Amino acid sequence: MRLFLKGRLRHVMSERESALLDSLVERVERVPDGTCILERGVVARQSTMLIDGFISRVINDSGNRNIVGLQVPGDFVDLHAFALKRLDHDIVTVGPSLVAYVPHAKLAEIVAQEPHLTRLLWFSTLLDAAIHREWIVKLEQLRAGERLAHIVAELWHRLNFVGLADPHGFNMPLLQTHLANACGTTAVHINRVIKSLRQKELLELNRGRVTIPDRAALEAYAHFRPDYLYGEGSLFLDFETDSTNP
Amino acid sequence: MRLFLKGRLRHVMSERESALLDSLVERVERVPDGTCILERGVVARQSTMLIDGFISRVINDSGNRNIVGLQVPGDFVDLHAFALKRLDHDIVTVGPSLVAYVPHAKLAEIVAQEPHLTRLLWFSTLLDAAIHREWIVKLEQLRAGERLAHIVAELWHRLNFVGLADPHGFNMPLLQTHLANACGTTAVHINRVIKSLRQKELLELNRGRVTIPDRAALEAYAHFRPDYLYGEGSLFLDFETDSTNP
DNA sequence: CGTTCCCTTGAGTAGTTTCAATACTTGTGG
DNA sequence: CCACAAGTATTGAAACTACTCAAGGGAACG
Repeated sequence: MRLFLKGRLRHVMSERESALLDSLVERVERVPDGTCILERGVVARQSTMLIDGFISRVINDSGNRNIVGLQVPGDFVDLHAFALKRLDHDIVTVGPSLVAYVPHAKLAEIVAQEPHLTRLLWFSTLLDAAIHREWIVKLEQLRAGERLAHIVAELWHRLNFVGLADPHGFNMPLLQTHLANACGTTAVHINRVIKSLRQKELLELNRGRVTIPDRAALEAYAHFRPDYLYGEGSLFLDFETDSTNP
Repeated sequence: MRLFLKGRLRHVMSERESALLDSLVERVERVPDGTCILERGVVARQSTMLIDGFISRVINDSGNRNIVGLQVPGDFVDLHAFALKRLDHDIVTVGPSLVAYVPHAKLAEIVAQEPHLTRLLWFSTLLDAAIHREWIVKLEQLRAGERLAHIVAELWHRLNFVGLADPHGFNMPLLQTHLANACGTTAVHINRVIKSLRQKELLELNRGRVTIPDRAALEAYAHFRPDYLYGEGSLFLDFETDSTNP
């Protein structure tokens, strides 16, 4: 789990805690594209850490497939399921992926015996909630082109935390259909929007590769501010200075 | 805190735990309409339980005021701030409200000594995340009228959990501006939408009162399914049957 | 009894969807 | 190796939804 919270609160995790986390993994598995790892409403007995690949959070509603979140390597994807037990959404791979499973029984021991680590785990689930909120802002306020740019900007930063982005882009298995589902538009319209962003030289998108000629320009266009990702920025917390830190 | 998780997991809280929660409250305060209780980026040393009134989660971006969540009595509004320390959004009252404050130092003791209660608190923050996800679906998929109907349906259910809804509506201090900000449209457009819903006899909205002539019809129109609120439904968890329950 | 805030309506414009049709890619079997 | 099928990407035109700008009406409060 070397990528977990990397670039966020990783520095406040002791070597012992880090090793403890690693020891929770019961099984590592390679899963093909489009696999539903955990289905809405099914009681979960384990949670999933994404090691390699992409995962989408999907809510199906009257035939429509809505993507309500995306996860990148290092994300403890369905840790939520430890507290919720049944998820409200499906966890689906995008592209072939590598995942590790952690049994809930072991997490329960952590909660009982490791308050500091528990709080880090809690933090990581709330990080997802903060990202949800920014998606809400994005959907409430931005037009399709800006939404797409926002998602790309967000993914770049999250991949950069875990060392998987390069200065001019990143690899990404999402199809135009996925992007449309995540932006709340149709595949036809997202296609026109991609064309327009390409012409504006903000974005290039093909064959699993995103190219960003000028990241500052893209982020300005998307009204993107990275604070909500809780990396180094105005919301970053130096845990040591927190008096209530258990 | 008698309303906390009522209708959700309240039944798995022991009398002792319930009393323990009550003992955490340091101060109860009456706050006027539009008060910012906790501001984005400010280090929080306490969290807020909403006892009476409404609270909105607000993210300001380039002059626009986006409502990314609404809270009703019984909600442990900014419990998130215990783990996140600095919130990514503002916590703002809508209408005069009554709130109770819980110091984080006391919460840290709970996390260190009460694994079961800790998990309930964690659960309650993830409930907010589940609501965020449904808002994302709503914004991705529905048109303005359906979005508004969806918010009203959600509020009815959440108020009903804590005994504040009646069969044909509920009291609500939100103005048309607030509803527009929560639906991602303009105040002008939300006004037309309200008019249209009124004509369809799905909704009546005036002077702090929402009237719902036919709730089933409203929910059908909004494509509303209440499961994600984790009341009694397909996602409801009977905690006793959970083997990892600490 | 006027000011202020909130609600309501109209007309023109911009953004998005829908339906329909056409290309490009990739993988598979002959 | 080519032919074909299936999935993905692209483009056009018409209809619809929502936004903007602008102006007027109503209720509440001092």
